[in-house]
Formats: sequence, structure tokens, C-alpha cells
Amino acid sequence: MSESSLSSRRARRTAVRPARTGDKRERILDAAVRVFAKKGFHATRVSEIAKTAGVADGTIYLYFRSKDELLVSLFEDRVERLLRFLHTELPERATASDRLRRIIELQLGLLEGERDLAEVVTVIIRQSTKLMKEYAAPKFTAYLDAIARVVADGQATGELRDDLSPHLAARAIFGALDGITMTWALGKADRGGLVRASGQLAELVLRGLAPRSEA
Amino acid sequence: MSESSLSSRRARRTAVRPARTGDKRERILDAAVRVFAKKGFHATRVSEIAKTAGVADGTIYLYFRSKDELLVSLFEDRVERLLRFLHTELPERATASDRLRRIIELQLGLLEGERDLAEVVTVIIRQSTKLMKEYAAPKFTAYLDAIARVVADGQATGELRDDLSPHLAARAIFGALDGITMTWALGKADRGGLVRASGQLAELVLRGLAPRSEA
Amino acid sequence: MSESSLSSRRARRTAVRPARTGDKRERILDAAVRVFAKKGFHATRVSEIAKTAGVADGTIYLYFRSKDELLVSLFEDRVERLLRFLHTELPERATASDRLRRIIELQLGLLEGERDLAEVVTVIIRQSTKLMKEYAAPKFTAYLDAIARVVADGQATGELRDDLSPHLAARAIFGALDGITMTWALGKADRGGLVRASGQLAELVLRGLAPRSEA
Amino acid sequence: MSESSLSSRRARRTAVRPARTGDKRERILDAAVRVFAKKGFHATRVSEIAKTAGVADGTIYLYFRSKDELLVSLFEDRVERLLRFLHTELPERATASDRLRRIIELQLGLLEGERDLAEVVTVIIRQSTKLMKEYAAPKFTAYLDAIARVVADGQATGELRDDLSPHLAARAIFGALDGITMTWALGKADRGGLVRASGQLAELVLRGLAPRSEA
DNA sequence: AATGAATGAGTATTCATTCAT
DNA sequence: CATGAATGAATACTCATTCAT
Repeated sequence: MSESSLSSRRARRTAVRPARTGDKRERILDAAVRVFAKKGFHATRVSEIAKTAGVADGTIYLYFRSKDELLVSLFEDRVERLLRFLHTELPERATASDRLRRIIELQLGLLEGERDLAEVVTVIIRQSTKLMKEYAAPKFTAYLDAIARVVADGQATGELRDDLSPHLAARAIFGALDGITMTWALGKADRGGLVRASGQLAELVLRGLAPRSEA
Repeated sequence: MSESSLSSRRARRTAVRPARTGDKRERILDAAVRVFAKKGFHATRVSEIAKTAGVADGTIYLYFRSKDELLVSLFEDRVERLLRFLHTELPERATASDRLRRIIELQLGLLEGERDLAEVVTVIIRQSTKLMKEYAAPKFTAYLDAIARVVADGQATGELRDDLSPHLAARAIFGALDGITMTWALGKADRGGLVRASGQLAELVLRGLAPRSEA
Repeated sequence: MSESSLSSRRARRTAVRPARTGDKRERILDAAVRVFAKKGFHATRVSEIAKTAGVADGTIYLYFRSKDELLVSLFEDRVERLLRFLHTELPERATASDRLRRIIELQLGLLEGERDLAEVVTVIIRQSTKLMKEYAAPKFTAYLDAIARVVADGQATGELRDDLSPHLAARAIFGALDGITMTWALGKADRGGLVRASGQLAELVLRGLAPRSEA
Repeated sequence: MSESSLSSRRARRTAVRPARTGDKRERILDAAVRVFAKKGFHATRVSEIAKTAGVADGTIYLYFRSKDELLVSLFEDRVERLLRFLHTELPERATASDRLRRIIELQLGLLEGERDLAEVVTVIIRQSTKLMKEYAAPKFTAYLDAIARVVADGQATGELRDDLSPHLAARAIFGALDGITMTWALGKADRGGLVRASGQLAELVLRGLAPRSEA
């Protein structure tokens, strides 16, 4: 076993090479999450990402156009998973409540155990002004709209109170999710913390949106 | 006498030469809010703040130790107003619900009409990693604790449901406030938007925290 | 006298300061000629020019927009002197022969004793492709046209043979001047070499352009 | 057998496998002329030469030691043809005038129709400082000496005026040829332009070098 | 206090070259 | 011979900060 870690790595490289390109790209993204989370976007040196990933500085530019685009790719690769989940899972849920609960569970559940990624999503993404304004803004909007639609639908069926603006509710829910994630990531980031939080937040939100009569 | 150096410094600035010096310091802070909001922290050049403020580059360093500290000062000068308000006003409110409502009204009300400041508080502050980790974290914690205490008190008196963690509730409320402010600042930032939002958010939060029996 | 070199430098800086800005700009240009001639344009490091000029790297950018523009400025400051001389002196000469002789004397005479500048003018200027195509080309054309006009005038008065294209003659004269300067600069660059060459070249050119009847 | 390695290498390239190998080397040189002329030496990427030649980047290094040496090889392959011609043809010419005329015809005639090569020879070669100082200088000197010898011989026989330095005359002739070629290459590069120029330049030079009595 | 010219540390990115396949 | 993914050295330029005036 003494040779296991080294030789397996070499073997993978030399013989098996299961996904040479993908492998390297993946290693760079993994390294980027870790270093970005530790240092922040601007304080992160591309050379440190390279060192962490075990590749040469120049190699990063074979896979990503720039440091900014590396952050974008990180976002796309890791976060858009969430949006795909939502598109898949939400239609299966019968009620607006179930859908909102699922949104909350998914967003917090997917980041549980990924403290670095959570920090990137809640804090680091806002450090690249260019990114924030050009790339992230439309994504945020789309996500907010998706939540607002669920709320509006629930109001239409009478399942949810209709004296609140769906868009305002969506912003509040999104903010709560973001705030909970950020404080978790910047704080102790205890195992299970986000999952526990998701249950409580769902409680809070669903009661808050329940029609008076239902109470 | 142990406080002499600190207090004298404050005194000199605040009391003795209130006009001339305060004027310039204030102009620099005003310029900083505007430029930070427009360009983001890192893309902002100290020289541009100087030009906007109508002073020489070097003058900024007579009032602030560094660019980072300028952002800190901005935060302190403009935001700690909120904490002082809270400390003054909260004790006057009789119920936990009233206090929570007041927190929401204050945070959103104070930023209403100050779009640039709102952007600085919700976005720019996260762009200085050093600031975020060293300065802002304890402030956030203190603010969260203040909210959590209100919730806990309300639970103790039976005014609020007690099946939710006060700290989680505080993080959710804070996040909702932050998210609403951010989307407002980055979006249309319509007049009255934050005040309207505050009423709706209070509705949502207070219903969400109400005990089942009250329903 | 022990303090002479240091103190005089300081004195010049602190007290006299005859032309602070001009002084520094001039020192940079002087350094640039020397380093460009020694290393060539691309192999020259901006930091080496700075060191040679005794200023900080960044200072160069207070006076010149870029390394390319530094070379342009060099060209403008040092070489356009020649064009001004031509414009001043040529009209004073009565015959085309005198004017051609003056052109040859001026171009070679102004570079005599300035080996580095001669190398910059004949070799280095062609190393910045951007410069060559955007800046130098029109200057060359203008210069060639000026020479061609002198030749054409001489042909019109019968002073010069008229079976040669003035433009071709101009290109040949310019090329001869350039080639002589270049080989001198790259070779021994002996004192008086260019002045001696100018007399001989004038002989060659004027005889070559003389009308057959004059023979 | 002492020459085996060298000759066999040459043999292999020239005789045995004339098509495949020679083909590739030739394609690379052709591509290099085109790209160097278009972009200049430094702005030319080895990868672009490879793409233009239709080979892989690494393949270039099977034929040329470096980018600099590629330019040297270009010079050798394309330009030394001229020197060989001169060595073959000059002895056949009876008079110094005929030899000078032939030199002019050859240099301009060989570049007629090869605008890119003309630009490489007159401009690009000066962009590699290393090349210019280490490789080209001795070639220039040899060429200049060859011309000077023709002039000196003509002076010795009384065919040419003897009041001009043969070396100066050679530099002037070389410069004129170079200048005419460069302005042609950088300008319209019209068909027949260089051949026409060669007749006129020969006229100018030969008249300029003719002894007074002959006039 | 105020100025702004000068400083010089700091880094993303390019691209000639290599070498495992 | 040929490939092209990987390498990593190398550098122009910016801008926060200083300090002589």
C-alpha cells in the first residue's frame, strides 16, 4: 500500500487515462474552489490555483480563458446543477408548499458538506464586479422568477395567502437562503447544519405564507 | 485618563474643527460611496475618489489610513447609525413583534433613497476579503445576536412560536433584509420600494414566527 | 569635492530644479536611445531604461504612454529636427545640386557622433512593427517626396538629367544614406566617418544625376 | 568517410527522400516567409507558421532549432542563391560596369515577384537583434566587400573614377538597392517595378562612377 | 493641512519549446 | 517522423501609498 497514492496517480496518467482533459479541468476547478474560498477572488493568485491543482500556470489557460472566466465556469459547473434539479423536481411536486420546501431543501442540501463552494456562491461571486453584472445578474433574476412563479401559483389556487407580492416573497426567500448559507460557511459550518436549517426555514416560510384561514 | 488619546482624537475631529475638516472628510466619504457603488471596491481607484471629492490624492490619506480603512469608515459612519437607532428604539417597544417590525422598518427605511449606500452595504462590503473576515464578521454576529435575542425573548413570553431556533430565525430575517436590499439596489431601486417591502416582509416574518395557537 | 557628484545632483533636485519635468523626460529619452541601441527594441526591458535613467519604472509611464510610444517620442524628438532643418535650409539653396548636397550633409551630419541614435533610426525603428506601419511609413513617404521634388525641379530647369524617375532617384538616395548610416553605426562608427562619407556620396549622386551634356 | 555524417544528411534530404521531407521543410519555409512578412518577426507565432504550413507546432522543431534559426535558414535558403549567382556570373562579365549592372539586376530581379521575401530581407531581418548582430553582419560585410572589389578593380583599370572610396561606393550601392526594395515591398509592389528600377539605378550608379574624361 | 509627482511592489497572461505518445 | 498537450519563464504596466514642498 505504500505506493498506492503515487502509483495510482501515475497509472491513471500513463496507462488508463480515463478522461485526461476532463480530469485536468476538474482538478483545476476543484483547486479554484478551495483557493477562492480561502483567499477571495482578488487575493487569489492564478499561480496558487495551478500549484494546488498540480499543473503549470499556463495549463489553466488551456481550459479557461481568464481568471474571471474560471470563476464563471465554477459557477456554471457547480451551481447550475441546482437549477437543473429544480426544473426536474418541481413539476413532480403537487402543491406550492411542497415545491417551496423542495427549493429550500435543494439549495441548502446541495451545499451541505461543501463549505468552500458555499462561500464561493455567497461571497466570492460578488467580488468580480464584471461577473456580478454581466453573468450572475441574469441568473439571479431567473432564479427569483422561478420562485416567484411558484408563489404566484400557490396564491392562485388559494393555497397561499395572496396579500404578499410573489416577487417580494421570492426575494425574501432567496435572501434568507443566501444569508443562512453565508453565515454557515463563514462560521462553524457544522455537519448537518444546513439540512437542519432547511427544515426550520421551510417551517418559517410556509407558515409565513399560509392563508389566514388555514391557520 | 486611559482614554485620553482616543477621546482627544475624536474630540478634535468632531468638536473643535467641525466645519473645515469634517467637511473634507465628509466629502471624501460621499465620493467613496458613489464611486464604490459604481465601480466596485477593487475597480475603484483612490485617485478617482479624490477627483470626485475634489481633493488631492494624498489628502485622502490624511483622513483614512488606507483604501480598505476608507471602506470600513464608510461602514462605520453610515451603518452603525442603524445599530444606535436599534439600541435606542427597541427598548421602547413593548412586544417582540413590535421590535422585529421596527428592526425591519429601520434597516430598510434607512437605506431607502440611498441606493449607492445600499449597494455598498450589500455587495461592496463583501469585496474586501480582509474587511469581510476581520471587520464585518463580528458586526454581523453582533447584529444577528441582537435579532436572535428579540426572538428568544418573544419565545420566552409565548408571544412567538418556540419550535424554531432564534439564531436560525435571525439569520433568515437578516438574509431576507439583505437580499431585498440588494435586489432593490441592483435593480430599479424605485422610490418607496424599500418601505413597501418592509411592510410585506414584516407580515411574512411575523406570521411565520407566530405561535400555532395564535393562528 | 568629495560631495560634488552627490550633492550637485541633490542640489539640482532640491534647490535649482531648472526644468524638473523636462529634465526627467530628457533623461528617459537619453537612456532609451542607449539601451535600445544596445539591446534592440524587444530585448530592451522598460526596467532597464528606468534604471539607466535613474528613475522608477512607473515614472516612465508619467511621460510616455507605453514602450512603443517611447520609441515614437524618441523618433519625433530627435529625428524630426532633421525635417525642420530641411524645411528651413533648402529654400535658401539656389540649385537642385546644392539642395541635394545639403540633404546629404544634413542627414549624415546630424547623426555624426550619435552612433546610438543612428542605430535607432536605421535599425531599431523597424523592430516595432506597429510603429513601422503606423507612424514611420508616412514620415518616410514625406521625406522621399521632398527629395523627389528637388530632383524633379532640377530636371525641369535642365540642371539634372531627365531620363530618371525622380521618385526612383529619391529612393536610391534615401537608401544610400540609410545604408551608409547603418553600416557606420553597426561597424566602427569612426569619428568623422559620416561627414567624409557625405562628401563622397554627394559626388556620386550629383555626377550620377548630371545631364549628359554637362559631361 | 570523414564527411559521412554531413553528406549523408544532405544526401538523405536532397536525394533519397526529396519529396516528403524536403516537401515539409519547404512548406515551413514558405509559410514562414508569408507570416513573417505579414506580422513581423516578433508578432509572428510559431504556431501560426505551423498552421499555415499545415504541420504540427512540434514538427517545426524537427527541421529548425528555433524561431530565430528559422529566420536564418530562410535567409540562407533564399538569399544565398543571390551570392551563388554572383560568384557564377560575375567572372563572365568583362568590365566592371557590366558586373555592377549585373549585381543590380540580380538583386532586384531575384526579388521581383516575391514581395514577401523582399520584405523579409529588408525589414524583418533587422527585427531579430541576435540575428542582425551575429549572423547578418558578416554576410553584409562579405557582400559589401564583393561589390567594393568590383569597384576597386574598375578603378585600377581606369574604367571607373578613382576619387571615391570603393567601400563607400559599395555601401551606397547596397543601400540604394535595399532602399528601393524596401519601399517597393512596403508600397504597391507593382509587377515589373523592380526590373524597371534596376535599369534606372544602374544608369545612376554607372554615371556616378564614370571617370570625368569619359563623361 | 494640502498637494501631486514619484515610487516600486506585484501578477495575469503569453508563447517558444519540449517530450510522451 | 509527427503530434499537440503541457510547460513555466519572463515582463509591461498599474495604482496604493509616500513625502518633499
